Amino acid sequence: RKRGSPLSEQLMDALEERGYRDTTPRRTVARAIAEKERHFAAEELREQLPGIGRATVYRSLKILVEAGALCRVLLEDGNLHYQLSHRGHHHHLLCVECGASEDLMGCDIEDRLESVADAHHFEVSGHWLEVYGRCQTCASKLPVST
Amino acid sequence: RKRGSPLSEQLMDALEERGYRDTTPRRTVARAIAEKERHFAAEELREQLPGIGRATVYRSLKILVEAGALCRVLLEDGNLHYQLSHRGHHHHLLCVECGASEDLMGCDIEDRLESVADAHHFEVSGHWLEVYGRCQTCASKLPVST
DNA sequence: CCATGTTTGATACTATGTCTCAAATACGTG
DNA sequence: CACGTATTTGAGACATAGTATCAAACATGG
Repeated sequence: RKRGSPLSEQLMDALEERGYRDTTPRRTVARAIAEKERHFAAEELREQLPGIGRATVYRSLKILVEAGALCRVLLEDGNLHYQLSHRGHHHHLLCVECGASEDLMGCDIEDRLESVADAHHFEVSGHWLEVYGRCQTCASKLPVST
Repeated sequence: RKRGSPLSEQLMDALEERGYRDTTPRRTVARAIAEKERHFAAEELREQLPGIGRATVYRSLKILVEAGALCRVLLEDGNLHYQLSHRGHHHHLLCVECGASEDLMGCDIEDRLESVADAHHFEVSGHWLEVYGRCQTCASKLPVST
């Protein structure tokens, strides 16, 4: 069976851990995702894999997200993209200029949320947070742009 | 010209402030939105207005969001809904049981974000935050469910 | 290498938008 | 009020993002 990069193997492992079978289409999808250096749209991925059925691509994305190997990223324009996940709960600092994304972990935002929600007698079960702006690289390129 | 509720007049005012014309289709859309007590899907609104063209409904939603009279709400399942906005920057506490939504304002989450992002040398320009859970009412109905 | 349960992919359908363009309409001005 | 113009509408086509169905193909364990 054709092997992929360590990264794509990782994706396959995440699926097998969950009882999903090791199939050729899923390997192809995993390999394509492993090569992505940025978050990507579902349709963009599908276009790169003409040999794979639409449903299979979307299904693979779905189960990879469920397995925690991929995460969904909400762009500022409202579009949903996908991105390799470094596991665990985290948020993204999304650069609106170059599309890079840094992970935000181990911050105390969740605690803050809890206490604010408490004041509303609201029982928090989850949240979604995305932060938009410019990464260090882009910020230094155009120091004081509009 | 047919008048609407104070709320729908408010929506129309928001549009006129921005130079949009006062048209019958837009009034119809505004009136339908004003009657909503919960966040709603775009298609749900369109179905209630068979006399109005698809494009007009979506266009109206878009300009109302731009005008700040409506806000977009990301549900936990990934669906995007719309909701009357009480203006100004705020976040939502979304009850996953009854669909109610409370506004979260004047909290210091943004400050926190700034300082965490600073540590990453990231220049924050915006963010999106939704909080999911159970509102006071639902929490008291089913104290320790699941 | 067989049986079985999973997976695939074609196709259709829903939701959410966007774009185009001719026809309709609002609104300022005379 | 009536007119001219610029905006708006709505039909329809198109794009993205999914989901559902179901027969055929396939992976895996025995």
